[in-house]
Amino acid sequence: MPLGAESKSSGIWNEVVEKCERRLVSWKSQYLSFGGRLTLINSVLDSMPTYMMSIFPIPDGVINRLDAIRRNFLWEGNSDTKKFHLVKWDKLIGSKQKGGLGVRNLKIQNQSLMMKWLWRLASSEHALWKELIKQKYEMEDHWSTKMVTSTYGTSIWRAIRNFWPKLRENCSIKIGNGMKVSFWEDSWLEQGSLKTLFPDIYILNQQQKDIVAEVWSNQGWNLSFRRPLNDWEIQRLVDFFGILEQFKGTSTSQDGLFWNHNCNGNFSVKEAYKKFNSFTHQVTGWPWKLIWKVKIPPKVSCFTWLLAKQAVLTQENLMKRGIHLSPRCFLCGEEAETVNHLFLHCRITNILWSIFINWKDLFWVMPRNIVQALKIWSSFAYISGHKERWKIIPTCIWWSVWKERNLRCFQNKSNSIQKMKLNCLVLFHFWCKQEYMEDLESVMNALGTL
DNA sequence: TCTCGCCCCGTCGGTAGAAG
DNA sequence: CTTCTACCGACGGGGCGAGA
Repeated sequence: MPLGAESKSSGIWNEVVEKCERRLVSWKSQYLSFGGRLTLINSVLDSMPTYMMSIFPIPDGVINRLDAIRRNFLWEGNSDTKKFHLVKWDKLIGSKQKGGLGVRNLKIQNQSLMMKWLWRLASSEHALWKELIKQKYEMEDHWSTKMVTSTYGTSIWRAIRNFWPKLRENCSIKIGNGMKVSFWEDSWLEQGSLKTLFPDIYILNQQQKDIVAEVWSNQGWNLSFRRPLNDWEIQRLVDFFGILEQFKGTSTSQDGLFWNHNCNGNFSVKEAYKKFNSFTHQVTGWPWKLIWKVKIPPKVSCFTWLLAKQAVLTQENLMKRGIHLSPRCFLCGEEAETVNHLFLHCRITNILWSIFINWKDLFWVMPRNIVQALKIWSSFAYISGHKERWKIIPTCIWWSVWKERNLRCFQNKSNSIQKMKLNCLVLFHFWCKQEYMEDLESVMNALGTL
């Protein structure tokens, strides 16, 4: 690790970038599905810069380079030619729950990793590196060093220290024995520091520098004032003690920082990442479980995700991108091929839907779009004997429709409607058998369990 | 060790262009 | 149309050398 190097220069990151590129070369030599590539990106590529990112602030330029590598690999795979990038990169970043693909946001990851040092500084005892940092930069309070102002030397700690306000916002102070916490200045109650809440009383108090342990005794608070309080100040004092009532008393454990965003109060990089990444594209009602938690192959999950984003390359989407082929739907040949038509409203597709709808005598009105279709379909799961199997039906229909459509589009062949129905059922049977390791001898057996 | 000021490099916003 | 990339010019943070 190049500790002495200029941490701002992008040169020290070249090695990381090249490592990623080398890794890609071997992956590119084999055929991988979109889902496979996504898995590789999420599990391997994302973690390659972690080591460097845990110390150095990653320059935006490097993030851009790494993003470009990941982006191109995801969408273009092993092909040499350019391909469509169907969804904007920003929208892939972010958890699957919120409509992304779970690709890591390197900037946020970097922040979270660097905050870990601040957390350790505040909560660890007697670590050698902590003593070193304490000596060099001096502590501002019990929790962090002073701001780094000097301009000479490397700026590693400066960069880390810059995140302190952000970390502090998301932490509270948990009083143990009260030895570290300043009564007036630290904000150890929910509302903030007492000094800012009650400046008038602060001025009158004689223990302005005292720690909590000095002001508190088992009998209660020992506060002494410079002069007797006036009548009009009494009400303020009542409020003041009202707020202090939250305090449950001291204990024998050490005072510590408490991370606000999980139950045990321990900071973790993962939790921090989750917290700080949450602002990106809040999507309410995104049916992520119906896309990612159903028992289907990952590549099909990805396909369903694309469908739900309305981003699959149908004729309509091709036209939007300036490529004009036949605008007609390949299945029925009647209407324009939009995502919603091809997968929901086309009369050929409807034949596939009705296999399952008729099987259960379902009263079904085709929803307007994919997301609604997923949701409404799963709301009927209760009528099925096997809820998990029920939920894979829409994706099963869509996947077989898409395969048929591509057969007609690219190979100029077509299957009869009977054959399509059969293919769809066989696929359904196959997925059931794959995922549940059950003996399902025939397609009819699989259907029978619904 | 510290301050000052210059200047380099990286970032940002805007724009144009390419590509599937 | 959508996304990505390259380019330009403005700008400012901070690295670094000079000087104390």
